[in-house]
Amino acid sequence: MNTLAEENYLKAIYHLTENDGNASTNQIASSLNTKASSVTDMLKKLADKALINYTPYQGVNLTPSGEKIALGIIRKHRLWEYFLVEKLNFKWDQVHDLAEEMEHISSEELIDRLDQFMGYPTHDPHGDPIPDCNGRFNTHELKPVSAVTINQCGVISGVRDHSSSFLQYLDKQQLTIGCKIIITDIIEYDHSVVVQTGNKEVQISREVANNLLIAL
Amino acid sequence: MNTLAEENYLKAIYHLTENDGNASTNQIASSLNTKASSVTDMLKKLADKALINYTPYQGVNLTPSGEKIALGIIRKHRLWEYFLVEKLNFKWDQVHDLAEEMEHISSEELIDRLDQFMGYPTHDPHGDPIPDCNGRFNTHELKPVSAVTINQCGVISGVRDHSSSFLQYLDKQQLTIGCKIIITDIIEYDHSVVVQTGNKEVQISREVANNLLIAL
DNA sequence: TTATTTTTTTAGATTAGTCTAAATTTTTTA
DNA sequence: TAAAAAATTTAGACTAATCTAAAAAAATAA
Ligand SMILES: [Mn+2]
Ligand SMILES: [Mn+2]
Ligand SMILES: [Mn+2]
Ligand SMILES: [Mn+2]
Repeated sequence: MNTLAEENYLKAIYHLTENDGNASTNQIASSLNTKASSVTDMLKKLADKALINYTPYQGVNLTPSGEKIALGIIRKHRLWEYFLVEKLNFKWDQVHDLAEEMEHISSEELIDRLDQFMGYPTHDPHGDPIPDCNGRFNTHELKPVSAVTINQCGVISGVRDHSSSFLQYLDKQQLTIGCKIIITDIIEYDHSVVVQTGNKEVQISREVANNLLIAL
Repeated sequence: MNTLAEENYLKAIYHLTENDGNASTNQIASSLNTKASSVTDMLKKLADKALINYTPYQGVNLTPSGEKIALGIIRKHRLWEYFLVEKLNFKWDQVHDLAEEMEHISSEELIDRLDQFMGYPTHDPHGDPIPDCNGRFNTHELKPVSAVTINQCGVISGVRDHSSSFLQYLDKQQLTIGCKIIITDIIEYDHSVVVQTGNKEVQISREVANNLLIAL
């Protein structure tokens, strides 16, 4: 078994390398609110356990066994978030910190039964895909609203910023997962985007548009 | 907030002092599978935090704030056990170790919502009372089967041994929480007890009778 | 009531995870 | 390509929680 700290490092490295190649010491430090020197120590330990590929000064990435552990933790995180929202009626902006704790409950059997209890959901309350018990999930193509042209329509399907202030703002604008929207205008001056949702039109800043993902 | 180790010590002290007065260093050590010297260190720390009353060489008991924390952990332990059995279909002999981990999830709001979700259960799968959100619970009088006279009847309502081997044995004999039983005979030679449950008669040893609690 | 046994505490180490400050390596800039 | 800046690692220290071995106190027995 791995310690709580090790699990958090593996998850952070997974997210930092999801798209590109290697995670740097400083990136890991800032994503875990810790210091670079602490990260270096832990990288050595994880490399000794063959969970990461580590070349000093060159950053790291996960080995297959490191990735397997990371995906297991992400699976637990997202399933607990789903549980908190769907069964315990939490709001989508309240569940992340709780799930950060719950994702470290170790039992595989528990999480598989929870998965079954909830009917094998495929996405968490923020639209992120939930890995199945083998670590597999389908990653459909999402685009930020900021990258879409006028008159296109789509369904809100994810967010890039998981902070509660962003999620609460989206709630207020009625821009939540599953909403169908149409991009009706793009303001040239500041790249604000005007979107129609339901019978309402709202204008969102470039920054918001950048963090709001839709399926076309 | 308190560390995981502190919470486990407080819970252990609570259980050791539930009936009598003080818990000794050695009792705590053996109930936590640790060494007496480690316990002494922790007792000093808990006394500094005013969670226990500690006089060197005299054992300890909980202060009101220590007891409040202990009851909060016991509430969480028993609610999670209930959840695991009632919602995720675990057996009553499989849930204790999982709950030992889950009882340390810190959120009060989470546990109160879980309580509501399950309909405010009053007892866990082993018959132990679940403290409410104020730490209160009603403790009805239970008697071990070994202390009951012939021809008395009662309802199985608790166990003194929570080990899975004992719980599995009870399952096999169909002696589970809620079963109505009648004591039909007591063997004088070894104090075995013959009980009738449903239409079946089973004989249980003195040791089993001692660990099986009924409400008369 | 003195000697023996048991219990508890103290002393000194160890491990995981973290930190600051200093040294080293890599990258960028001039 | 040499100097400056940025990133990373090393050195040394700290805390929480644990351990073993030794010392001290309390309980028990002779
Ligand atoms: Mn989350
Ligand atoms: Mn999420
Ligand atoms: Mn239990
Ligand atoms: Mn129980």
